[in-house]
Amino acid sequence: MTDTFKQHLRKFVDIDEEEFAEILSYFTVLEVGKKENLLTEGGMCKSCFFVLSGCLRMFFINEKGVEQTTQFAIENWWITDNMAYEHEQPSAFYIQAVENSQVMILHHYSQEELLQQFPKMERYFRFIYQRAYAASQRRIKFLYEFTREELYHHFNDHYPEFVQRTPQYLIASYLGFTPEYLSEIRSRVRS
Amino acid sequence: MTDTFKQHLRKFVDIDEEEFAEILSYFTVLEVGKKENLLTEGGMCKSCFFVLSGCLRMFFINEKGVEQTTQFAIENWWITDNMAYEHEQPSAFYIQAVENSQVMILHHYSQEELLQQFPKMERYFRFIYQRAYAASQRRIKFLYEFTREELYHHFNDHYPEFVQRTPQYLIASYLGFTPEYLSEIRSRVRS
DNA sequence: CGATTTTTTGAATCATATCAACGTACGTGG
DNA sequence: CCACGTACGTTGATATGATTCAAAAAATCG
Repeated sequence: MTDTFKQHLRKFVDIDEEEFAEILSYFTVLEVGKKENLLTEGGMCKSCFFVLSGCLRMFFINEKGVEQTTQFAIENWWITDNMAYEHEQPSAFYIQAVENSQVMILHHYSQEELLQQFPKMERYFRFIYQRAYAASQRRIKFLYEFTREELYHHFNDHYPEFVQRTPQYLIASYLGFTPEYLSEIRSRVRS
Repeated sequence: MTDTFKQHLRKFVDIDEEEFAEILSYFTVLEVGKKENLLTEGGMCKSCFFVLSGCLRMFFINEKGVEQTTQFAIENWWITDNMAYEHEQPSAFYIQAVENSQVMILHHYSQEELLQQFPKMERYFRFIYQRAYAASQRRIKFLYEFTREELYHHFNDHYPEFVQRTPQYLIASYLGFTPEYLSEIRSRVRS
């Protein structure tokens, strides 16, 4: 199952079998069940998570006690609270499995060693963060550009399978509005 | 004036004088006047910009013809449309000087050469993007967590000098609401 | 099948936008 | 260095997108 990761890595850097085996040794593989937490708000954030299969989400609980989802991570995506990870501080978020998932865990100190041993991985992570940042910039643009309803249509058009397989209240949470309002939007489309 | 950049670089990687001189040769230094554009929506995005002094902003023009600012960059920050830069595609944004500014320009092909010659710089940019991504994640959290009014107070509390020296309509644009509403918020504070 | 979770509906309310008009400040040319 | 014009900021009335709350309907799970 770590083959997923090998394919993915090789899109960015040249890695032979031997190297890959060594690189793998810096990671831990973990199965997480639906609704299980990998990280809790206030807990120390000492790892990043790479999704081999399934789906994770990141959320926080706002002052009204409502869960606000800020990110999903599906196959081939990394997820963590990077601010907390970088400074080894308590996290501002929860990370939870949306479905039963397989995850690779990279501890902060393992990452440091990995980067020392394999300068290639420095390059790999540079790509990853650059890409993640680029996606984030565009996402912020959408948040400013679109009404909530437009956000929904946009998301639905770009990730129809994902919208299919994920409960609506999570989609609403990710898009930053209430499930009731999503229901209203959908009823407008139907009629 | 490129000393600013040297100090900054040295926070992340060890660079001696000789190396720094060589690294510098990959960059171009440019003075931009207030309101001058460094990048235009639809134009090819072939460079990143590092701010030595002054202030830049990134914005797009929404369907109503209103400028929406999505980012500011002050001293020691990089700014570009990373999605467009990575894929050498037309930009979705404008980048404009808010004040007279000094900027270092790194062309995409120069960056590639630079990274080949100086693996250290791979590490440097990995840090930069990681940090930028982390900041972006937190920003998205704030966008979900706070009302527009709270966003203003938060921004005002964290960057009071910046709010002082920047026209209100740009602050409003960055926070995603109208100048009229900002006026209303301020009048509430006053009373 | 019943119990729990998720989605839908509708009415009242709130945060923020819009538009228009007026006041203020500021920079540029004389 | 002043005056004028344009850009910026404020105010108030009205409109709109989205939330809240309560309750019913539908879907899912053990």
